[in-house]
Amino acid sequence: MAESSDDPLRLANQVCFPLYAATNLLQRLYRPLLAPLGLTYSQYLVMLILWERAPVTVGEIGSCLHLDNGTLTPLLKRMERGGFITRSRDPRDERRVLVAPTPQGLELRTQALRIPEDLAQRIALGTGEIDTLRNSVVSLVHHLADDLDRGKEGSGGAEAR
Amino acid sequence: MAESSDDPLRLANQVCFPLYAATNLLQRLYRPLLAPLGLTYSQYLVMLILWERAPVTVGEIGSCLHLDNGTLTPLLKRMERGGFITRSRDPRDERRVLVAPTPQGLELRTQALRIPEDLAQRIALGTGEIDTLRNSVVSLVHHLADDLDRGKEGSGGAEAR
DNA sequence: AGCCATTATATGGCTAGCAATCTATCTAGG
DNA sequence: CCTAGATAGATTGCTAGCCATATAATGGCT
Repeated sequence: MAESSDDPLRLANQVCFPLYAATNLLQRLYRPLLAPLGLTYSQYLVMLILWERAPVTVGEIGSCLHLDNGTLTPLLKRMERGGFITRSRDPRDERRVLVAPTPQGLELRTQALRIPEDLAQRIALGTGEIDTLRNSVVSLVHHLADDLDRGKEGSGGAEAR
Repeated sequence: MAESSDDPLRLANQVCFPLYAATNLLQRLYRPLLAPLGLTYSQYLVMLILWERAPVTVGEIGSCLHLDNGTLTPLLKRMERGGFITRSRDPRDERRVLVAPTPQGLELRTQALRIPEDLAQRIALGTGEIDTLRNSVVSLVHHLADDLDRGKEGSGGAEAR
């Protein structure tokens, strides 16, 4: 089996698979913590943005979270139905939709404060490890986002091979 | 804003969000590489298992990939329709379904060999960095999987291999 | 043999995610 | 003005992912 430890198609040698698995598992872990608030994980991410600054446009949310607006439009509609946010056309530019938290959405923040603690306990990694991990993944995200943006824009783009 | 850099609800301080974003971006990156083979990313992961060993049961795939069988059943049916795999009841135990690659599914492996290389270029991290990253995420996955299993069983259910 | 708890997979109903396409609005150039 | 291109969101159609539940087969116990 000299080959199997180098085999690039071996599941155990994949880099992306652990990221994929961790993300699925994390969402499962978040689910019961967020259910009492009535939010899913993606909706929680949207609230994190709105608690920092509002109103924001759909496009701004999309570029913060690296999500497509085919994903966001229905997601935001569900959040509006749930009474967490309002959506309204920007009077300055009717193409834009401004998203802002409702009073109920703002209050949720207090309940949300315990979530990062609860989670940190279950992740059970040391703070240093977590920081290292976050840093490497953040830099990966930047690489990937740049790469994908380049691919999208590049009419005259370098096609690298 | 002395507070904002400690604020546990600040998007930039989240650990899980970068994992989530990286996973979405990676799937977008994989999509055009896998499309010529007719596979999605999850289907590719299933093929990685089947190229290593076959036949396997649905449950074994689920515990390798940390996926639920409510996810796998329809996914495997699509792969069967696509001609990549066969699904058949185990004659020894009719509850089980054995999954194995078709000849076409086996041949795909040759084309798949270039995918990890293509990807490595675009991820553009040094090998050392990648190893570090993989190791931390793998250990995170173990923590999370154990944690979730413990919550599910409640009493002593020995499992795993 | 017959029943019961367990195990393996399947189904239904929901949310999410993406690519491709469409619609409405805005901005420039004439 | 008015039309051409660009921009912001919405829509469509697909795959994937989860939970809760249902069905079917197995094994043990009496």
